[in-house]
Amino acid sequence: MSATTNAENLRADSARVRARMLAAARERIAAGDLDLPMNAIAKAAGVGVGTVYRHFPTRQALLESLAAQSLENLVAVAVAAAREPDVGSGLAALLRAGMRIQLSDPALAEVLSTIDAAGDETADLSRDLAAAITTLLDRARTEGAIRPDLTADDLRRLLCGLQHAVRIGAVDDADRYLDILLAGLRP
Amino acid sequence: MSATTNAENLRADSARVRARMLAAARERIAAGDLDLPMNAIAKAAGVGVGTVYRHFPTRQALLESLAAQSLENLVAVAVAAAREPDVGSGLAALLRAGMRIQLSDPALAEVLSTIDAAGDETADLSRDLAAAITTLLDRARTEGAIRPDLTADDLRRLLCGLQHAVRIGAVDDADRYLDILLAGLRP
DNA sequence: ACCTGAACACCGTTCAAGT
DNA sequence: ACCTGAACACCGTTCAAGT
Repeated sequence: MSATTNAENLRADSARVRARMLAAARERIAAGDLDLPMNAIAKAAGVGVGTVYRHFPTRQALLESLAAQSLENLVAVAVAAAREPDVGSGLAALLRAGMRIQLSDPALAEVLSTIDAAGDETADLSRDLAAAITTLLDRARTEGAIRPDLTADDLRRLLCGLQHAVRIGAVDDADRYLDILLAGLRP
Repeated sequence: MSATTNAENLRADSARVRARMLAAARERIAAGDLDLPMNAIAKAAGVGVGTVYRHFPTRQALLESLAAQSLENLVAVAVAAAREPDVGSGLAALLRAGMRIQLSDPALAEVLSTIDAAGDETADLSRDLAAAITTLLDRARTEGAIRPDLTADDLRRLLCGLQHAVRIGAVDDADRYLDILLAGLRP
């Protein structure tokens, strides 16, 4: 077999191993544990602990990989919201989706709250998210639909905060709390 | 010396040791670390690790002891706010103080967010806090100053959430965010 | 009674040795 | 090149032995 084939095999194997580690981490998170012990993940994925470190040099890197899909979903929602003809509906839809996705993926909730410490790929997505939100807020500001001083970063942080308020109690208060935030954002 | 004197000496010594452990824990928190490793606290306080466990059976118990003073301050503010003639001023003062005290004491921020898991003393203070807030909200509701469905627990959680929103970014956004929440609470 | 700290289990992290 | 897992440091927690 050629060198190329070998490299591809290695990459395929590496991808499989990576998927196994992420699955093991997700299992722990689903069980309510955001601890992500590297040794335990290695054992559950059937690899040496050094392999976990090779793929995910830090706990933050692992978290970001776990949250990547959810973050992409959120970016897509924000882009769509920025294009929504009714800017008020767009803003409401964005906040609702941001809450829903964070509640369904605790890794995203943590990544979204610590986005300043993000690696390259997460930082890229974060920029896309901020750009879409800025577009939406600019439109809303022009229409007089929101406080003039509100930035994309404000909206992200307030959404993270609201998620925290929901999470420390009953999840079915989410809609009421979103309503309170939306009302508070008006000028 | 009498048995009473001995008991008093023991108590005085115990209190001194307790204070030393709390001071050691506070030093770590002040250094930005909410980890509170029991072994490290024992070493810093010059006691055996078993003594730390005797005084604080769980990390939660230690956190609550660290936050007790701050929580008492918050309760006092809430009681005063409930008596404030201008109910709007009372509500604003309570939220501002809740934010300020949480920001100055990360242990309180965590205890306030996990108040359901509280021990007896913290639970007592929590009840006092809830009672004072309920009094304030009842008055505000009668005057039509707030949404009718808002409970004391909602206010606590929203305040915890807002603290989180502030903490993950610049602290000087606190006043703007409080303004947004206050606006959102109106009917 | 209260305190000490050794002891055990476990996790983070590195790195020499294997393939 | 990539992976393994032993090794070391550290933390949580218990409990037999001391005072």
